[in-house]
Amino acid sequence: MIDIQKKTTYERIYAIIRMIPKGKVATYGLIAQIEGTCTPRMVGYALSNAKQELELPWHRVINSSGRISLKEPESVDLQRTLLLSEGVVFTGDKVNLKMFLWRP
DNA sequence: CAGTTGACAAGTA
DNA sequence: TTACTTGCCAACT
Repeated sequence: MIDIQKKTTYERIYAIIRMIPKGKVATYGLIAQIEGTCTPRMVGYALSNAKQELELPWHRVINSSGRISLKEPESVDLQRTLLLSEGVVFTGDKVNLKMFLWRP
């Protein structure tokens, strides 16, 4: 049973991100489509405001090109490491979305 | 109430 | 292939 009667748009986005299964990734656009009322940008904005206490699997969210969208190289490397530990394979700097994109 | 601040995506050259 | 442009909108000061 899933109640999507959250307070804010951001919280709905967080709830969707928590649904992403281990070993899969989701794009910002996909999350926006699932949420239904927001744009891909809102997803990124929501994550940037997200706090670590929420325990979000933020590393499973990447952009539509299959690349990590963070700006700081250290964070990018961390995200890639986390995904690799879950079995997501990188081809160069890109993830093969054909194989690892989460299909709800 | 107004200004600021952001993890995007699609199109163009 | 990369670099640049435009459209998009909530939450926080």
